[in-house]
Amino acid sequence: MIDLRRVQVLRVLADRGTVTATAEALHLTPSAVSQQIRLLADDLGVELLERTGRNVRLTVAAHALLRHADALHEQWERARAELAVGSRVTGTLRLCGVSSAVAALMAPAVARLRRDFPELDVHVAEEESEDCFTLLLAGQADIAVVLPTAGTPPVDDARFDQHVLHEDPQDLLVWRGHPFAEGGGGGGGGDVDGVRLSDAAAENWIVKPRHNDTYDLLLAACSAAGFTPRVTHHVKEWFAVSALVAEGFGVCLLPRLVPVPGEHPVVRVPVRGNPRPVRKFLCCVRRGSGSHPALAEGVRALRAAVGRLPG
Amino acid sequence: MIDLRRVQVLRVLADRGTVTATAEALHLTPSAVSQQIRLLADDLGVELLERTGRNVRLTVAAHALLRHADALHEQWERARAELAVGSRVTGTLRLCGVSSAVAALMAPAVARLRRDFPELDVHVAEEESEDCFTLLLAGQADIAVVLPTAGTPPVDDARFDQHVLHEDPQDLLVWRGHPFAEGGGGGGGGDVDGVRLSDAAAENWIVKPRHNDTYDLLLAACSAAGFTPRVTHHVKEWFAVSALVAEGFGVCLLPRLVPVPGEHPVVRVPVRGNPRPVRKFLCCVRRGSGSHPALAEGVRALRAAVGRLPG
DNA sequence: GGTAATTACGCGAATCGTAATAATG
DNA sequence: CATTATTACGATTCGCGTAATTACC
Repeated sequence: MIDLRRVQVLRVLADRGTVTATAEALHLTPSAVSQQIRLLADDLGVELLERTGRNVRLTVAAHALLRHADALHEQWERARAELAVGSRVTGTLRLCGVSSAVAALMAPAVARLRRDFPELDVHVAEEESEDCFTLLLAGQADIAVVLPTAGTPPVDDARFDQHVLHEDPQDLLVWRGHPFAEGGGGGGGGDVDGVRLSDAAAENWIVKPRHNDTYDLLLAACSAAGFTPRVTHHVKEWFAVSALVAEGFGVCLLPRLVPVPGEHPVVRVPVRGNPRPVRKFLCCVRRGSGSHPALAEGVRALRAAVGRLPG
Repeated sequence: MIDLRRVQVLRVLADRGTVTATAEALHLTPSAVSQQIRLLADDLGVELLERTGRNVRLTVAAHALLRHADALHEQWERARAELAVGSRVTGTLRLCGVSSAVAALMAPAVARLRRDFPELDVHVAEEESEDCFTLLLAGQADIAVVLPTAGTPPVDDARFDQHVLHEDPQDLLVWRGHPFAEGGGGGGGGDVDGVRLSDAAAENWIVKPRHNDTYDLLLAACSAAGFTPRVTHHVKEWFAVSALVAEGFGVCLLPRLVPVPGEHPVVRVPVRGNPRPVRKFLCCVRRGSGSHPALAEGVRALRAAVGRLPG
């Protein structure tokens, strides 16, 4: 009869690309995934996969099926949400997000949720943005707070609802004693209202490695400001970045949400200019699920956490 | 995760009204039905059934779920149909219908289908109109040819697509020698163009028992013609009806699709007037499934059978 | 040789049926 | 007392995992 569980496997397969990765995402073995897809294909009487090299590729029939699957899942989510409206907020709510979102937004949001809805048990997982969408798709997470990248779905993807949760401005992090750090009516270029990025064109830059959203953000911002930064150090962890800045090896762009250890003699200097370098946190749910009470309260708590941010 | 099989059980339960009847329709035991509904309710976190006497009644939440279920199933049927378009007509096609539809329409239609599409194996089942819809709903039949009654769903029911396949006129069946049987320019009320029903107001009527579509049809037609028929005999089978007519015990309204044994000395006289008494055969499928190649060919074959009817 | 996908087969869990229980008309 | 629904428990089926096979890079 009607069995959407198998369609769900195909859906994740379309997201991940390989049977092995799909099995991983669904906590299954490649064998199970292969069998489910085969049974679905037999049931529908069409081929869904064709081998290409040692991988598989979805047929046009599979893609046609997926278009319908998106609509079906949306409808299903709406049904679930509508049924739950009015009843008490209970059950399980699973959040996932990138590290800075977990630390700065989810932690306080979850604290609030646990206080306001003791019957709701909330789970949090830190994952990369791309993986967050896979978790949503696989039904293993309900709300994701991510940063849009080339690997994340477009805003109008039929599988998700995405909206901007927070715009996180980037500060210029300099060592204590740096000209920019002398705020107020001081001499150099420093200013309480911030410095222009172009004023820092001559600095040495410390960055997180490539394929990191802040790396791309720096390049884009500097490009808009009319220069290419001289990148001298690549470091993975923010506390290591700020340590290097403290020692005067260079400056960096630091998201305001990211805290710096108190013992590091560094100064945050706001960046002004147009466009100001910001990274936008997106709040994402499976399309249609947003009106579910538990999810709605989760999103509300995240918004409240944004509202209670300092500054 | 997503499991529409349980929703399907609820759907049939809504159609049949009791757990026992649902189990019957799905070829299950009441135990299985009860358990599936319970699991579904637990999964959704809402009550779906409440006991009323020794039966059950669907809650408002259950009805809300069913509204979505109708849309989900339509979408699913559309997906299945779209995927099958273009590929060869194969698989299984299950027809059901009332007896006269089976005899006069389905038999020739199936013959044609078996000739044109040898890969398609076609099954036929004779069922009452109400049961035909249950078969469609339960996924145990694909096309139904029925007569609309008080117990069948309204035309705009979201679960089905219904359209008029054939209008079956009713003839007046009289014994040989009856005044109406003297066609041409004869004496009484007889006429090649038929007689008015009101001309037969004084006759004795033989009918199939109450709760039969032809019984209701007769009463409605006579009411429109301005009289109430004097019903003298109730008989179940048409051949027995015509036998009584042949013996001169009375007349009857006989659907043109129903054949009479050749040895019975009776005459069919067309009925004219406005509105002419006709019964309308409906061709019904699950909503959204109509564009599936096998179903489309089935419907086409039925239409062809209608076109090849005598007269 | 390492990786990806698909089989073949044995095991475990989900689901169904039987039987007993409760409640209604 | 017959009918309807639910629960408990044993049985069957379906689906997953392990392992072997094939194909590809």
